[in-house]
Amino acid sequence: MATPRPRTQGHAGPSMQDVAATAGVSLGTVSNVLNHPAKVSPATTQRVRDAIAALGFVRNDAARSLASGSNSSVGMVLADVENSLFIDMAYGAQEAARAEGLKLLLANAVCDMQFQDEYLDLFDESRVTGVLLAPMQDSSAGIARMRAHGRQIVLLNYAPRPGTCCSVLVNNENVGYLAARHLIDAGCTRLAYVSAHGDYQPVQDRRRGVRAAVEEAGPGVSLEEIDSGGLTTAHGHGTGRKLARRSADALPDGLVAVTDELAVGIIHELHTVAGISVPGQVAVVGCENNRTAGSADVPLTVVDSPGRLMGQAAMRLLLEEVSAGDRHRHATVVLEPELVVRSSTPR
Amino acid sequence: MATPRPRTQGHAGPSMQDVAATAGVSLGTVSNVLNHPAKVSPATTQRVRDAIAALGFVRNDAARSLASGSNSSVGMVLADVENSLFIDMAYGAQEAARAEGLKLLLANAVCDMQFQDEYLDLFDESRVTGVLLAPMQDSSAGIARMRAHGRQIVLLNYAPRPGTCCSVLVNNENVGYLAARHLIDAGCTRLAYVSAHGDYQPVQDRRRGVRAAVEEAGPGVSLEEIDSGGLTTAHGHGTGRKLARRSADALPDGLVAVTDELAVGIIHELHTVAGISVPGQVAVVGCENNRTAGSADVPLTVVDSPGRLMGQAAMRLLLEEVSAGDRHRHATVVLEPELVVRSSTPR
DNA sequence: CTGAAAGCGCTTACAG
DNA sequence: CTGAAAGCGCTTACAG
Repeated sequence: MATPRPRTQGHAGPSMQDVAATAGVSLGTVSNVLNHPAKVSPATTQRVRDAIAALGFVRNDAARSLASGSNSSVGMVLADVENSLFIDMAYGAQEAARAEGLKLLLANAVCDMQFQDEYLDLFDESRVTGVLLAPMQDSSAGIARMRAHGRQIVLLNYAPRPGTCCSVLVNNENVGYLAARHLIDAGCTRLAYVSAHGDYQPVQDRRRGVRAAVEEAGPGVSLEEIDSGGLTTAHGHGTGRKLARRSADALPDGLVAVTDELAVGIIHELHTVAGISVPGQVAVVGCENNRTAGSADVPLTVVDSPGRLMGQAAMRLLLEEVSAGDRHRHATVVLEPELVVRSSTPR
Repeated sequence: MATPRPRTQGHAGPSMQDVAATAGVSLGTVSNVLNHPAKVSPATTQRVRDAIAALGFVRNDAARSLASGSNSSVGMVLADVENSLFIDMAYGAQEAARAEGLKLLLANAVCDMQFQDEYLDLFDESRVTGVLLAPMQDSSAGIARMRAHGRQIVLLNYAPRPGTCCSVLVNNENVGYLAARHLIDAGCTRLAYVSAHGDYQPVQDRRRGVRAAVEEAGPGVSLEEIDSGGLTTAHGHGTGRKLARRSADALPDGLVAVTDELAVGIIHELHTVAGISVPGQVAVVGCENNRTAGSADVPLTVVDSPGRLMGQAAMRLLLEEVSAGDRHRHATVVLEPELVVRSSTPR
């Protein structure tokens, strides 16, 4: 119980060896107290715990994972921490990780592929239990790199090349379909789909769904596709201003914006600036349910993706893959979106 | 250049030993190629690089930091990833970290002290170069634990107990002052400060600033303090509804909301639901400049905190502390906020 | 239930 | 510029 003098050498803290000496037991016993408590007698356990407390001992995780060959963290690389869907996914993943005693480490790629690759490599070198990746662009190269190193990786919100890895997706075609369908049901006949080019998959998927709903509705309903030049609120403002200049009969009466930011920007210009009533003259649906969507100029009707469930599902797939080893078969989980009606569409 | 058969044993990848064997050099030389390239001849370097590529060798970071005693990551624990100020801080910290060749690992405590403590411990056990903590409550215990273990920690957006550690703060008193002062300058005479109890420091600091501005203005200006029971949009809605029931002359004409969410909720109820014009009848200022603030029912006038600069400053303080060793003296960096006028206040 | 020993995969002096 | 050796701090059989 005597407090031994702390190691003076640098700021290397006390080691398990020091704990063992203080407690008067062997190194292995200290390790057992920490990792296999059932193997140690209560009395010994207590002596060791006291020594740990007295010394302020902190396990060295590097030594631990080096010796054990395992690691209690999962790394998650997010293309964009500002997107609330991504935050929800991180939250769900964290819940599922904790349920297994694992920690979730986050890295923000700030929409930059170089950052994304660097963080993938960092997690790779850290020998994390596995990696979750929610990208905004094709990331086949990075995925292949991880897998070539034997590291498990699960993709979120972006379909991998078939058979490359596990993934959790939203049925984005249905996102587009539900959005357009809702407008059509509300009586809109001149729809527009506002989106931009680029390789962000959801854009294309949602477009297909929008088209499907319009075709299904028959000749009474038309579809215009508008290129906003980008996916942000600023691009929405630009698009909104252009639309506001049109004559009333050239204006779409129902608008599906591929991102909520686009929708919010458009509504601001149309409704607040130009006085074109939303949803009176133009109804607008967003495709994401961002945090901002509910508190916009006109609270936005959206098609919601279940981010938290996606995160949970991804973590479960990852852990299954890790434990299955060679028996593993890649799986894709597709979750369904849901319409959330607010004020930017009739009713 | 011959591709040797990959190790079949488990999924332990090739080691530096394997690389050395393939390249026909010794282990130390491989290490030098990786860590001290100048010490190795170009020809040898190339042979080693080829071997690394051929084998798909990935450094084992655990072994690396165990052997070297250092670690190239900084851990950052955020109380709430959904708060855009915190995201900005993370962004700034990441920039500053990269400038020094360090990676920033993020952990989201989801406003839960238990999570926060667990992640602090995780980073502690990982022997990260240092820790950045942006808490929402008093975290003295966790800070003391880190420091007792010799781990450097810098606090963001929350003042530590004096002399406990370095910190980067916003002058939150000035946040309150600027907000109130702006309202007074705009002609408001019946101010209210909407906030809630709890130990989130900015709430108290901003209150002091609001009071100071009102006192400075003299007897013509009054201040009411309203307890919203919490800091979220929902609490704002509740508060807004209560205010809307008041007679017109009992209504404050200028409102400082301690969080943007509160402000947005209040404005929604007042302006959009009850038809009480903002800023016509009631002017509203938020204290944070969240992402949502600009795209609210009425774009919100706010006092902005320089999150990115705060993150950069914190990372610099941390790295200074790490390199200074015993010569280090704790420092507090206080950055000044700035008024951003939008539509929720006159002009 | 306890202890002595080997080994995880690197880095770092140190000698050549 | 290169190579052999020690050691970082643990975990894990293995023998007692």
